Amino acid sequence: MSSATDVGHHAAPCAGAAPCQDRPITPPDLSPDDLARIDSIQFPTRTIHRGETLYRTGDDFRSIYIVRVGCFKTVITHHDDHEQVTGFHLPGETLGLDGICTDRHACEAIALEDSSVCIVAFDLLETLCREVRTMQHHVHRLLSGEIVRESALMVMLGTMTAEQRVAAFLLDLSARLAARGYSSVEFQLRMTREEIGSFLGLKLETVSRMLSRFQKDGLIDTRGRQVRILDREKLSRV
Amino acid sequence: MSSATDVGHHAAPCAGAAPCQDRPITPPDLSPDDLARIDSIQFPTRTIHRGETLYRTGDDFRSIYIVRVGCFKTVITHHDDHEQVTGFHLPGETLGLDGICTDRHACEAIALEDSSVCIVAFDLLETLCREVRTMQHHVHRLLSGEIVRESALMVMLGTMTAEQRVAAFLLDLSARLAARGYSSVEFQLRMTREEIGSFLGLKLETVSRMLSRFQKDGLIDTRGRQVRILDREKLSRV
DNA sequence: CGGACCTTTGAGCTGACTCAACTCTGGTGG
DNA sequence: CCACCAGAGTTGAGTCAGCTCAAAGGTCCG
Repeated sequence: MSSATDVGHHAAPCAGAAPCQDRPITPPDLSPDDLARIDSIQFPTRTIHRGETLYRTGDDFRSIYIVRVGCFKTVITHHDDHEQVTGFHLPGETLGLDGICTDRHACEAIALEDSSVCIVAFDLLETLCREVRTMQHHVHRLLSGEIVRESALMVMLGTMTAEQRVAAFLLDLSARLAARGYSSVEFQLRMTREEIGSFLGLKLETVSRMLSRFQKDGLIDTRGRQVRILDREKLSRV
Repeated sequence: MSSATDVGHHAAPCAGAAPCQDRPITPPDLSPDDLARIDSIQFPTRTIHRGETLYRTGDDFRSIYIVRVGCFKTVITHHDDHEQVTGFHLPGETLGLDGICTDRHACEAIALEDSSVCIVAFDLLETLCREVRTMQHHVHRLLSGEIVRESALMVMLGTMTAEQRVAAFLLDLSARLAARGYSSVEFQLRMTREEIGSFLGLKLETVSRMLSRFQKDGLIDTRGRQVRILDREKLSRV
């Protein structure tokens, strides 16, 4: 298992963690033949430094990306200046699915720390999906999963209080880190309070106040961007 | 073109309107061979009366549905009782994509008026997508389009005032009706103020107040659920 | 060690909510 | 044909969660 320090930097997935390095989008339960077929493909990678963008709104859509290392935010720009964060993307997660429908990216993806992605050319992926049924279904699940996740977010934005949103945000992050082999208890936020607020439909001061409240009530321990979850039970019942 | 009365009841799409009846999910630009292949399939239909459900949360996922006639809402049930509307679905639009990722439906679809859907068995669709490349891409676009639409909704819920949300809701509905060959100027809301509010993250009183305000300011003309858009320009600049 | 950026905390304000009363509409039955 | 009723919609008055504005720490990095 990773040490707390490593985990905080998203640098060391557990041994045996989910696909990432060389098999970015391999579905589970693949037949040996199909596995060989997919393993034979070399997916290129790309490094994006903190603050740099992976793609911008309106860019031609050619490929989707799997985060290997690091962390991204996706942002929609409104009326020229005002921008809203629509998601955060951790290692193992997918970026760029929004581009399929119009052949142009509908948002901008920005690295929150020095990061690396695996590039999956979309026409190659479509070919693969026509040849390998398991792969096809895997991609359909991926897309559908994104839809379900966004529906859940809409419910959050539509019904929850500021306190509930921040709690839900921490728990969601924790669960996603756990799914990728990182610690679900202690981690480092890679985003600012303002970015969290933008994502949750809150102002940065409100996010800060809620974190302070959780701290005071003994639900979490925070020091800047370092977060330790002390009472998951209470946090989920906020 | 349809008369205003017909339009109000969603009963008469224009001649030449988007696919609906016998070719529920036919992509554009299909080769004659592929068109013949897809045309040979008989998709079953199903009638759902007002207030009845097409599928419920947790139901086995077998197929997706294309609305032929009528109107649906999709609802997520939270903590047993509290429920939130996650979307409205007009003729020609798709229902059930949320079920792919877990093989179970993640929400409930309820008819807002007597309606009819076309049933597309998902394994058949996947087979078709493996055989017909154009169809495959069409389905990918469909899924991606849903993701983009939901992102836009998240931005709305995260940043807009009550007034802006209601205005955006009316304009969105208008545009979608237009896309299916109905009037974009005058139409009948099939949902209650409460359902609109649930969808927009507002209370029914607030929705009602905003509609009254638009009426007073001469942006729209409403009489119960009948809506006529008088000043689209101003409405979009609210 | 200086400066830019991020974070915390306080004080007052306001848009949307809550609660409540009243009206309108469509359907039902006497 | 009208009376009635239940569900839907409108409108008003008061409240409060989250926003705005402001000022004081913290932290990171050159």
